[in-house]
Amino acid sequence: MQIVEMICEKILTRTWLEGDKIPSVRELAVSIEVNPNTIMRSYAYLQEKGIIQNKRGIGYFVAEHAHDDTLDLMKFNFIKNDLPLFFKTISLLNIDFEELKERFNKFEKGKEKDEDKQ
Amino acid sequence: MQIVEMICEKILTRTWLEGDKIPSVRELAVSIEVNPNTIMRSYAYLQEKGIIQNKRGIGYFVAEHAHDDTLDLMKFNFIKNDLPLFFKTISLLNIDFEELKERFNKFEKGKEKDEDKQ
DNA sequence: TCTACTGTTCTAGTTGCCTAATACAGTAAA
DNA sequence: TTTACTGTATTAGGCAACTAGAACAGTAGA
Repeated sequence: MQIVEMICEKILTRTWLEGDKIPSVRELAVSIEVNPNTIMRSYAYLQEKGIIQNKRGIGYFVAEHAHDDTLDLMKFNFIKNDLPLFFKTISLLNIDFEELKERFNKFEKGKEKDEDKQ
Repeated sequence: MQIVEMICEKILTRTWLEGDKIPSVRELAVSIEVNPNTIMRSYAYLQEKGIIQNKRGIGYFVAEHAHDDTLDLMKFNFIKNDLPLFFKTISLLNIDFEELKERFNKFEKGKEKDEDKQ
C-alpha cells in the first residue's frame, strides 16, 4: 500500500502523465529495494482500480483519466478513513482549529522555500 | 501500539483517573482477545514512558500526572509524525481548509448527538 | 532469428509478530 | 498457611508478508 500511495502521488503531482510508461516491475523493485513480486501486487491493485494499464511484454502505463480517478479514489478513502481518526485525535488532544491553521500555513511556507531551491 | 493508544485515550478522557488500578494483564488480554504477552509489552512501554506504574503482585496503576504526561507525549508524536503527513495529503488532494472546517463541525455535531443518547 | 527487454507464475525460505501453554514469583485476604 | 489474585519469563508454534531464485511467455528491434 505504501508503494501504491507512492505511485498515486506521482500521478497527482503530474510527475507521471497520462499515457506515460511507468517503471517496469523489476526496475522499480531494484530502485526501492523490494521484491518484484511485491511490486506486481501493487501494480495489479492499481490496474484493478483502472489507474494504470498493462501491455504484456511492453510494460505498464498511466491510464487515461488516471489523475481524476486517483484523486477521487484517494479523496474517498481519506474522507472515509483518515479524517474521522484525525478529528477524533485533535478533539482528544484538545488542539484548536486555529492552531491547526497556523501550523498548516507554516507548512505551506516551508514548501515554497523548497520550490525556490529547485 | 493500538493497545497503547487505547489506554492513553482512557486516561485523556478521564475514564481512568490518576491512581486508579487498570485491568490486569490477563484480564485485559481476555477482554480484547489477545495474548497476555502482547498486553505486557504495551504495559511495559507505558511504564517506561512513566504513564503507568507497577506494583508487583498487585497490578498496574495510572501514575501521578499521567493525564498531562500523556497529553504531552501524544501531542508531540502527533505534531512530529501525523501532522506533516496530514498536511501533505490535504495539499496533494487539494482539499480546502474551509471544507475541512465544515467537516470538523459536522463531526463535532455528531458527537453531541452521541452524548445526548447517553 | 536472436537478443533483450517486458509481465507472470511458482516454490522454498526468512522474518516479525502474535498465540498457546506453562511455569515461577510476589501480594493480600480468608 | 492456603487460596486466589497479581506480574514475569520461557518455549514452541502459527501465520502473513516478504524475499530469493528460477522458469515461462509476450514484444520489439537489431
